[in-house]
Amino acid sequence: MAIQLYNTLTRKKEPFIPLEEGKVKMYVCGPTVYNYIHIGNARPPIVFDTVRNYLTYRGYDVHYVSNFTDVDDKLIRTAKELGEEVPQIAERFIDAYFEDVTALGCKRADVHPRVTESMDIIIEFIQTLIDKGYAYESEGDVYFHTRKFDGYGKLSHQSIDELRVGARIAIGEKKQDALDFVLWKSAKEGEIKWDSPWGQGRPGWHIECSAMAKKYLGDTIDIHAGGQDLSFPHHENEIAQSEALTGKTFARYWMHNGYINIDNEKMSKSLGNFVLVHDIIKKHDPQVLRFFMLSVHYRNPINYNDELLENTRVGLERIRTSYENLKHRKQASAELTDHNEEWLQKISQHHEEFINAMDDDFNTANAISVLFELSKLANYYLMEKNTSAAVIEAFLKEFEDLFSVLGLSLEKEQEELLDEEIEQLLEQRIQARKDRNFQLADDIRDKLKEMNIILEDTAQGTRWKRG
RNA sequence: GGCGGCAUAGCCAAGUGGUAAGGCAUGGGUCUGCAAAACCCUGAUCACCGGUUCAAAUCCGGUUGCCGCCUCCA
Repeated sequence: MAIQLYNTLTRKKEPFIPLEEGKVKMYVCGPTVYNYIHIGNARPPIVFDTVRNYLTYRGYDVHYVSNFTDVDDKLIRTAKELGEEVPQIAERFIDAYFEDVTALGCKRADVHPRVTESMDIIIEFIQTLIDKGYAYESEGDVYFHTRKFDGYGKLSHQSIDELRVGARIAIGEKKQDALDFVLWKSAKEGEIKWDSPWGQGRPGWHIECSAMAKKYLGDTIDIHAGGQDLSFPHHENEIAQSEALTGKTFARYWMHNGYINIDNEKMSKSLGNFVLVHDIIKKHDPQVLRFFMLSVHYRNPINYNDELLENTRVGLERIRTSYENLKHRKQASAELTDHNEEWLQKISQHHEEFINAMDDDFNTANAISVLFELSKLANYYLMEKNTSAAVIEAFLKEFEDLFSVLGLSLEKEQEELLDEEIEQLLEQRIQARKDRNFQLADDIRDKLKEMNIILEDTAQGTRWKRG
């Protein structure tokens, strides 16, 4: 059965069938780089990186493009405030973005186009819209003539007249109609600007995605994704521009992730209630944040606070411990054949359940519950006196495969070697236990604990880990 | 005013017609020299009212509460 995917356009789950067999063209709206990203901004990269991983895992050749908005009003304002130039600010926060999302386990897109490097195609795009009668120039600005495009409102399911009633749409004097939106903005005194047939200025916000998606992925793409708040007006406008230009369907499937809330309210830069990824990952394992995001279905809101993150940490720890325990037992395992089939069968059942969960609109919450169940199964197996290397191996591989689909790491970032002092204490303690000098053994254990080394005595010997 | 989402155990969270996955926390137990890890046991009739159905958390209608988009925003 095909992967089912919820399409905002139709408001239904649909079987995912890409335009070209085996290939997926995917565009994810990227950040405006005028600040560090907050954890709400981090949701699309994480969610859609996971979608990409999964599609790849299922055999698709995925072409993934995600842009940077590196010039706009907010960047200009920030530059002015800081007394810097726009490109400087953009550069800095693009670097910071990569640093943050990489820590969160997101791989690079195939292309990360930037507005400032796409001026030629943007201008050409706008010019063609003018030529076709879908856009008009007005005192150095260019506007899209919204009413000329028939399908306007099909993504947000609003009729054009209802939108018009919306009290908050301002009528600019330069616009012919309140619903028209800007494609090109003329530069004010001292602002960063580019030459164009309509004078010096810069692109409006929506046009960049249309132009860049077309350039890197073609007229029709399979999946277009972003945060829920982009569906109107941003994505609606993209559809209008692109389809007016090409006469073809712009994107076949639209995916929108839900928000991150703080105290039940949307996290946003303008509300000021945001938590920066940059700060969070200083205090918490970034993998925990990713696990946290994926433990909720991507279309549902997530409420964020430290306590929830801590609970998540403990849960992730459980799976990792299970994985560590398997690795630890590997050497002590024999080439058994008894019951192997039975266990291998159970493992593959879990594998199927994971696939089923992900096939159902990327239900990572259910997929993760399968990981917990696999973990329980593994722990149960480890209770056996004699374990089979083949079964252990199968468990390990399963964990590794499924974790990598979710973009999660099974290893904690750490921590290689012990220093000599600790090494010695460990050996002393092993001897003490042999001598049944438990008082000394316990003292050493306490001492190591103070040094953040936690010991576990198992049937296969003593192990340590950092706390 | 238009469009949409949500309401499931102490907390987080799946499930969308056949009598409620999973995680965290709590309490009890097993294992262990003692711990740790692990395992077992422990909890909800799904906001409220009405309807459809042999059967509803799940469909329909209504009520209440919360949130979002319609304005820069992931």
